[in-house]
Formats: sequence, C-alpha cells, structure tokens
Amino acid sequence: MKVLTKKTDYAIRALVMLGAQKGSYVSAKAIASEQDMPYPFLRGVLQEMIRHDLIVSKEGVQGGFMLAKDPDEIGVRQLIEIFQGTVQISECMFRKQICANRSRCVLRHEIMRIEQVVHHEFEQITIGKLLRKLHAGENLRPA
Amino acid sequence: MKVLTKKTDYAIRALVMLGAQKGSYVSAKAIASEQDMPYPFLRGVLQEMIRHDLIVSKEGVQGGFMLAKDPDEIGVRQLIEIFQGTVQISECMFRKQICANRSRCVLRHEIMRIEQVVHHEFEQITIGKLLRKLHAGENLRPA
DNA sequence: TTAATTGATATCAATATAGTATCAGTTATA
DNA sequence: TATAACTGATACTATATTGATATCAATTAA
Repeated sequence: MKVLTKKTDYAIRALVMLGAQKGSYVSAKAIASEQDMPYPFLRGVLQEMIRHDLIVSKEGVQGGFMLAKDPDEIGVRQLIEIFQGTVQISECMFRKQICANRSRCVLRHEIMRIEQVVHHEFEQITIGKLLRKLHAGENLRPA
Repeated sequence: MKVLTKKTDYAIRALVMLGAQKGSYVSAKAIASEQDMPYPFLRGVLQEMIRHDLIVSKEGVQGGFMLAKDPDEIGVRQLIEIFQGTVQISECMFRKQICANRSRCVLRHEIMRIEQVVHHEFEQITIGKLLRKLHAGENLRPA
C-alpha cells in the first residue's frame, strides 16, 4: 500500500526545488533532469498545480515555474487531495445488518476519527517545513 | 484516495460477523448474502485469511468458517498488510540531489514518523474493539 | 528569426483492483 | 451410500487507476 503516488511525490519534490530557488523561474526541464522524473509527466503535474494556484509560470525562453505562495502554506495534505482525491478510509464500511443506518453507525465514528488523525498529520507537513529540514540536513556532515 | 480496498473491507466485515457468532461455523454463502458481497470474491478473501491463520474452516455440509484467535488479537493493520501490502508512504521520496544518501536523508525521518502514526492508529482497531462498539451501538435506539 | 520554453490535450502502457468460473475434495444427513 | 451443501485450489476476465508519451500551438528572450 503506497500512500503517495508518483504525481504527489513529484509534486512535493518539484515544489521543494522551487522553494529552494525562490524568486527565479525554474524550467520543467531543469526539475526533471535534476530530480530524475519523466519530463512530459512532470509537465502535467506542474500544469495541475498551476490550475490550483500553487505555482505560477512564465512562457518562452528563460521561462519556467515559481511558487505562487508561501511554502508554509502548501501542505502535503492539499497535494494528496489534488492528485489522489480526498483521503477516505472506505466508501461506507459496514453496510446492511451491521450498518443499516449510516447516521447510527457507531463503527463509522472510529473510521472517521482515524481520517482526522491522518489528515492532521499530512497537513502538518508543508513545503516550508521540508525546506527547513532539508537545510538543516545539509549542514549535517558525516564525522 | 481510498485507504481500505474492497478485500480489506470485506475481510473486516466477515471477521466481525464471525466474531458475533463465536463458536459456530458460518458459511461463505451466509456472509456474502448478509453482508452483500460477491460470493466468489469473498471466498478468495476467506482463503487468504486461512493462510494467515486468522480463521479456520470446516468442509462439507454445516461447514464454514470460524475465528482462529481472540478478536482482540486481530488488528486492521494486519489485514491491510495482508490485502494491500505494507503501508509505505512512497518508495524513496527525495532522491538525487535532495536525497543523495538515504541514511542522511532528514526528510525521510518525517515520512517515517507519519508511517508510525498511521500504523499505530490502524493497529489499535481490532475486531474485538469493533465488536464491542457494534454491541454498544445496537443498544442505542432512536428516541 | 529562432530556439527555449509553457499551454492544452489526446493517447497509450502498465499495474492494481474487483469480480467470475470451474472443478475436485469433504462431510452431514436423509 | 447417494446427494446436496460446503471448502480448496486455481485460472481467468473486466475495470479502474497510475504512470508515461506524443503532438502542436502560443509565447518570449536573445
């Protein structure tokens, strides 16, 4: 069971790269080669992020992409929702006898509680947080 | 993004049913009709659970399935691992420049921490817990 | 003018998930 | 002891999702 698909994975890494080069446009080609992603696939991911106002683009020579908002305001949860749809445990577990009436289904509460926990955890990880951790990591040298 | 697939969903519901009828064999046919699951599909799910010693079976007339262990010892996490494979966030996020060396990758820690949280949450939900919640729920009547 | 770029969109391939079909073997019971 | 109700094993098909490619028009710095 893989929680993050390639699209979400590539999106996160692309955003981290854009965050690291704040203020200048970075081309899809540069991201793809540096991060070892299939170029046309990444293109699609980037366009999707434009549609969701996470990044902006500039066409033509010297063009590329740039973050559209503060890295701390881009959470992994949002990226998952964009590329993988809303996180849901299952459609409606426990039907029929066990759960004849949705509103009375006590088991549903348990499931929803976990959804909240998962949402919360993913929401906490932002591009900004990853950038800071990355930076701290770069300072760590093997002894 | 659906966290539980049909197989895991059906497995949980079948186990809850077996737990509710402790001590007697329940046939796949009975489970399928009561829980509205495709019969041959459920058969496969049940056989997989036999292989993992979660349930035992009895062939022939009056045969069926029965829990092989205490309901409190069967957790949803284990079921997810059986039917959906080990929960992992992504293969190895952040490769190349951003994560040239796996052991030094600080971002990886963040991801692994969430994996732990998710594992822990799913581990907490056992068939026994669901049975108790179900029972409490049945006592709740609309006013 | 041209090469480097993105915008838009159609299509394909690979994999995972969901579901079906078949037949042999076992067993309670009439 | 025949038979119907069962599971065991396994091969197969269908559908959905994920991953990836291809193409061409529009834009822009140099």
